Parts: sequence; C-alpha cells; structure tokens
Amino acid sequence: MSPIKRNINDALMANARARAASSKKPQPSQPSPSKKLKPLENPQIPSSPNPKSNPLVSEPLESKPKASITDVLMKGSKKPSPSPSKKEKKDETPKLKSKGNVDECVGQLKRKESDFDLKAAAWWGEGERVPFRFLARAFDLIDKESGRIVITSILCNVFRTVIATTPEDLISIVYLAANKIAPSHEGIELGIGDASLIKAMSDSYCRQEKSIKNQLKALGDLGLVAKASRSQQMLRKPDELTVVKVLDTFRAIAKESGKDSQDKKRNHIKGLLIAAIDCEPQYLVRLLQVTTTLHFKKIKRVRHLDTQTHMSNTIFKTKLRIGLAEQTLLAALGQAAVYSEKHSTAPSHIQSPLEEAAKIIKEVYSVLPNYEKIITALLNDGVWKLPETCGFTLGVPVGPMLAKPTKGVSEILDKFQGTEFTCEYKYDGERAQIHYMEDGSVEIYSRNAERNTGKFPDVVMSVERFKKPNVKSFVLDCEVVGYDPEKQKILPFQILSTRARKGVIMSDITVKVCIFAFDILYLNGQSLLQEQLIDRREHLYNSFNEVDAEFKFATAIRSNDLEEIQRFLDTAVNSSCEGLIIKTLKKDATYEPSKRSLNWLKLKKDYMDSIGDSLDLVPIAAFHGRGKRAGVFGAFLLACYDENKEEYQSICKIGTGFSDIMLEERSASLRPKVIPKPKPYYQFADTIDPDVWFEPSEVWEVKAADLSISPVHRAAAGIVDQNKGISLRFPRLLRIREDKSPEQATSSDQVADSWDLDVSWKQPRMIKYQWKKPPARHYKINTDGSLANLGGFDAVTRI
DNA sequence: GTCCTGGTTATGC
DNA sequence: TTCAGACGTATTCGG
DNA sequence: CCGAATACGTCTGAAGCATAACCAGGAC
Repeated sequence: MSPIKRNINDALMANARARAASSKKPQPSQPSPSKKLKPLENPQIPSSPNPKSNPLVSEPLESKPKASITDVLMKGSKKPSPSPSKKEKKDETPKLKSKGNVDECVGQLKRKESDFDLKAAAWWGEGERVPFRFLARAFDLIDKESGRIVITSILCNVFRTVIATTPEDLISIVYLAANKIAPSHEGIELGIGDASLIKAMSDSYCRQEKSIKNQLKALGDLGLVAKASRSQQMLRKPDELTVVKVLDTFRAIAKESGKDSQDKKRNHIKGLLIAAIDCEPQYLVRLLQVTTTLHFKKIKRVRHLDTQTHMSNTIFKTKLRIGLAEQTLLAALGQAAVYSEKHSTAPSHIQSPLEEAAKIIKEVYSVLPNYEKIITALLNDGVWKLPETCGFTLGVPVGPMLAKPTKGVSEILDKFQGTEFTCEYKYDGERAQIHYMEDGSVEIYSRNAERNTGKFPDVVMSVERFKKPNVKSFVLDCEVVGYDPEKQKILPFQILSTRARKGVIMSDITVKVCIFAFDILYLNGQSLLQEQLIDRREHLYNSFNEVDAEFKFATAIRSNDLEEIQRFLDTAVNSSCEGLIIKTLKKDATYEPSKRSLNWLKLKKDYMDSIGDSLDLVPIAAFHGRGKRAGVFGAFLLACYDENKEEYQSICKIGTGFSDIMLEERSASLRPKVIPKPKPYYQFADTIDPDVWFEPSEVWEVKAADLSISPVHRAAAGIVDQNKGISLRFPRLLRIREDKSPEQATSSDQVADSWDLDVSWKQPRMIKYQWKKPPARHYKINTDGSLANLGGFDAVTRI
C-alpha cells in the first residue's frame, strides 16, 4: 500500500475514532452526525504532543486489519444514532442479487485475468445497463492496490466483464474511468469546481458549507468528505445510477450555460448525489472534481482604481487519485481487447500479445485521441487491425512530442553519444499544432489538444502567406510567440498570455505573434510521423517560406562540441528564449506523439546547478496539504525581507521540491512557530488566506525560472511598479539555509535588482503592454457595429 | 434593462 | 510548468 | 551461471504564477 493511500485511509479511521470519542458533544444545527472533526478542524495541526508525529497517522491501526474503511466509517457514524439499520435489507430488490453477492462479484475482479470468470463478476441481469456501482467498487478495489500490474489487471477485468455482458456500455465506462466526457479538442467543459461542488454537497447532505470546508481541510479530499457525509437516513434504491446515466448527466452539466446555469448544474449534481449509494458518492465527487480550487478568501476592501482584482487560487486538473490514470487505462483496454478478441488471433510473430496490444492502444490513442472511434473499431475489427482502422486523421490533434529535462551539456553529450543531433532554440510561447486541410481550412490546437483556432485568426490568415503554393495540406508543430513587429523583438510570455482567447477578430488583436516552426508531421496527404527528423526538417524547409514577423523556422545548429553548444545556449537565452531543445536527427528520430522519450531533451539555465535565479526566502505561512499531503502542510507562503521598511513581503507560494521527509521535517519544525495572526510587518494580498501563520524563523533557498510582475505578491512593491510586486515563475525548494537568519534573507532591493538584470530586455515592453490600463469589460458586437446577442461569439471588441 | 464587481472556472506556461 | 516516489524492467555484479 | 543489487524509464499525483472567460447579484 502506498503512503498516499495509507495517509488518506488512516485519516478516515482517525476521524471515525475522533467522532466516537467526541460524540457526546451536541451538534447545534446540523443533522448529519459525520462531521465532528474538532481535533482536526483546528488549523494548528500541532495538537499532538510529539511534533514529529502526524496526528492523522499517529494511532496504530492494527486494531482493524480486516474491516474495510467503509465499515469503520459506518460504525463510527452510526454510534450517535443507531436507528437506520434497515438499510442492509432494503438494499435488495427482487431483480438483483443480494448485497453479499455484489461483494462476491466485485471480489472476482481481483483474480488473475487467466482464470477470471467473466459472468461471475456481473450482478446485473440480462438487458440491464452497467450500474455505476460496478465501476465505483472497482475504483475502491484499485484504490487499495499500489502495483500497476494489479491495477491494470483489475481494470482489464472490468472491461472484459462489460464487453461480455453489456458491450454497448463500454464507451461510457471507459469515458468515466478516464475521467473525461468528450475528446478534449471538442472543448466541452463541466464548469464545475470545488466551490460549486461544495454547494451541491451542502444541499444534498444538509450540511453547512463551512463544515464541509473544514472537513475538506482535515481530510484533504472532497471525495472523502462525500463518503463521510453519506447520511444513513436517506433511503436509496441500489443501482439506480448506471454508468450511462452518470456520463449523460455529466454531459448535461457541461451543456448548461447562460442564465441560472449554475443552479441547473447544481441540481444535476444533487440528483446524482442523492441517488448515490455505497461507495458511489466518493467517486462521483472525484469525477466531478475536474478542477480544484485552493484557498480563497472573501474580504472586501477598497482598491486602488488601477488595480485589478485577482483571486489567489490555483487550479489543477485532478485525477481519480487512486493510482489509475490514462496510461494504465489504455493498457487495460488493450489487454481486455486481447482476451475478448473474437475477430482474429494475434499475428504469430507477436510473443507477448498483452503487452503488444497495450502498446497498440497507446499509440493509436496518441494519434487519434477519441475513445468513441477507438472503441467502436475495437469492437468491430479487433485490436490487431486498430493501427489501420484508427490512424492519424487530418484535423484531429496528435499528442505533441515532449522533451525531458536535462541538467547540462555534458549530460546531453552523454546521452546522445555517437549519434547525430541538433540543437534548437526553445521559444517561450505557446505550443501550437496547425492543421491545414485540402479545402484550405485551418485548425490550431494547443499542447493539450484544445482547439485554439478562434484565438489566432492572425495565424490562420498568414498560413496562405507562409506556405508554398504547391502545398495542399500539412500539420505543423510550432511555437506561437508574442512578437513586436516594429522592433522585431520577441515579447515575454506574460504579455502573450494577455491575448484574448475566444472569438478573436483581427482588428481587435492587442498582442501580435510570430510562429516559430520546428517540425512537420503531415504533408500533402502523407503522414511524416515515421520519417526521421532530418527528413521531416527537409520537408519543412522546402514547404514554407519565412515571412517577416509572422513565420520563422526555429533557430538550430548541428554540433557535437560542448563549448559550441554552451555558447549556443547563451545566445538562445540572450535572444529571449528559455533554452534549447536537443533532438537526434537520424537515429530514433521519428515523431513519437505525446511520449516523453529520450529522443528530445530540453536544457534550460535554471535546470543547471549553480546557475539561474536562486533566492533565500522566509516561510511566513502555510496551507494544509491535500491527497497524499493530507496531514502535513502542502504549501508555504514565502517572503523576502525589506530592510528599509523592516517588513516581510510575500513573493510566492511553494509546494514542490520537497522530499516527503523534508516536508514532514519542515512541518514539524514550523509548528511551534505558529502564531494566531499575521505579524503587522507582513505584507501580503488579502486574497491570500493561509491556514496558519508563522513567526519568521527559517530561510529556504528557492530556485525559479523567471521573475514576473505580480498582481498578488508584494515583493519589491513600489520599486519596480507603484502597485505591483514581483513573484517567481516555477518556484521550487532547493535546500534549507541553516546558516541564515530571516533578516539575512534576500532583500527587496536584491529582488528588484534581479528584475532589472534578468528582464532588462523586456522591461520597456512590459510597461507598454502590461500596464496600459486595461478596460476591464468586453462587449460583443456584430460586424455591422450593433450589439450582439450576449450568448453569441461572432465578434468581440473593446469599448 | 445596463453597468459593474467579485467570485469561480479554464488555460497557458 | 517542476518535482519526488513507486513500480517494473533491464543490466551489472559477485559468488 | 544465477540470484541480488543497481540503474534507468514510466507513470502518477503533489504543487507554482498569470491570465481570460463567464456567471451571479447589486447599483442604478
């Protein structure tokens, strides 16, 4: 069992015990018995006498090795009100096998694929759809496992069961297991975050939002909160929810937009939550948790007229967090296909069909990321034909090839010993994959396969200018970079990011861009994925013309000389690039979609030891961790020191670069430094709402890729700009500076100096673009100048 | 109804 | 984006 | 030569800053 799962589970058990212990405490207005988390609600984690021990895992758990988490939880929450014991019996309806059989069926899934009894795993009858509980139970099984082989095997059995009994539901269950509702380039979003989920849960479970939030802090996972909230009084029919219904509801949620859409979305969610039984709520919530919002605060204050408001929240795509993500799912799907193969047997030259099938599915998916198409083809023609039936399709984004970080030129020479390679500038912009169809239409996709065409009408227009006339179709891999055509200069990423994103029209473009092309994947009806880079590049150079301030080829050299590469890196950085990308030319030089293979390496200054920006900063506050960080601090607020004003100014949060041990050590050593309120000499935005504040006591060395002008952080505020401070791009912990005291931390003046030094080339631009007063509101107008229906996308302009 | 602001969510790196 | 940890496979080492 | 130790690749899930887009609700 991995530590991550252990922590979560232990947290639950600890809660159950805490609940039992404090059950005498009356709950004033809240009917649910399951939130007496007082010991954990205290933001000051250090309630335990021994600062080293984590209160969430401090109790030994040998007492209940057998009992499932669910059991523990139910026992805990039942104590106060043992009334609803009817539930076990009422769970059954004549149609369904008994509860015991459900357990038995699910137990089957853990068997080796080889002696797995297909039908025995399914408890739903002929003609019935796959219950969502089947998937939720499988998730629960998987959650308890840590090995990928076992997890793959369980999921494989799930798919086999569905294929054998209810093949029409395979697509739905795969989508749910993948935590998706549609291919990403279709741009369908749930529009649901933690905040909306908490509201829906509050309604469904009759709990105060506040109490849910507190429990979330303690448990570090909204899914676990849902699990703990399940009220025993609610009578639910089992298996009312099918995978199809769940997926359909998700899609319905995504469809809602416009007036009252939030209400409608919430009602959909409530419908699901209320119908959910067993371990369904936990996974429903996790599936809906497409995004995670951290730490927001609701305090009003007067703002400077020219200061925009910003929330200090960070959002991440979440995963199921049970150790199952896309790669494992694809492997499982491939294996299941082999077992269920009716159409053909594996070609004889294949020794290990299971591995081979997994590989095929992964490859096919990277080239055609569409489960509908793949599964349909899979069921119709089988795995072995998949490469033919589901190949690369013009207009569908290919997973872009990624690069591996490297620490220095010597490491590169080491890895690419004896092979020919090339070094290219790594531009600081947005990855773009441009598809040009035979009919002259253009589509642009982002790194994450989002359809970005509407964001870059200027790029769409310039295609006809930069492609040679004989080119009929292509797929280009390139970087879109902010560009000043007058000065012929690259603009920093922060400026590029101010571009509008949807429904942009030419006349309204504020930030011009230039394309830097570095690869071509498809040309005149032919896929070039299998070609070596040296040949693809030839095609690239032959098929396009550089157009001033619109289209250029990425600067590249061919060299095996350490010194020369080192110098090239320097020129790249001086030319406003992040660093270099290094690629082999002839050997292993095919385009490997979305695979982080050895073939491409990236080299940035800040990856290298003893070079790049590093600052010594003071942790002044912290946030409770989530998921595998539950029980320790997950992130800290750092500050630099202003000697003149004698104050600490926030500069960034930090949550990466810690080993598990270090994180625990830091949490332990800072707990005694917790203070009830921030010091008066702490400068920070009121949108930052940490869980605990600290006495200034430690100094940490932190590395960053870049400095940025910040709307939230206060470092060097007033020096570089009147109202804005400075923050760090990609901050990560290097080490603890035991030798320094907080007053010896990096000073605000030093931060300001680094800004001048580091971005002298971009500073004038920054002022021109960044601080131009942005009229906050946009209105949609039709091309004839009249106001458009607010729901439309025809045109956007500025008043 | 329009305008504005604050709160939330979705993306990029 | 960065980073660390766990798992699995490939390779090397030592008896 | 084989099992143990080590090295390396893959996969997962913690976490950062900054922006635009969108929605709800209050002021007018």
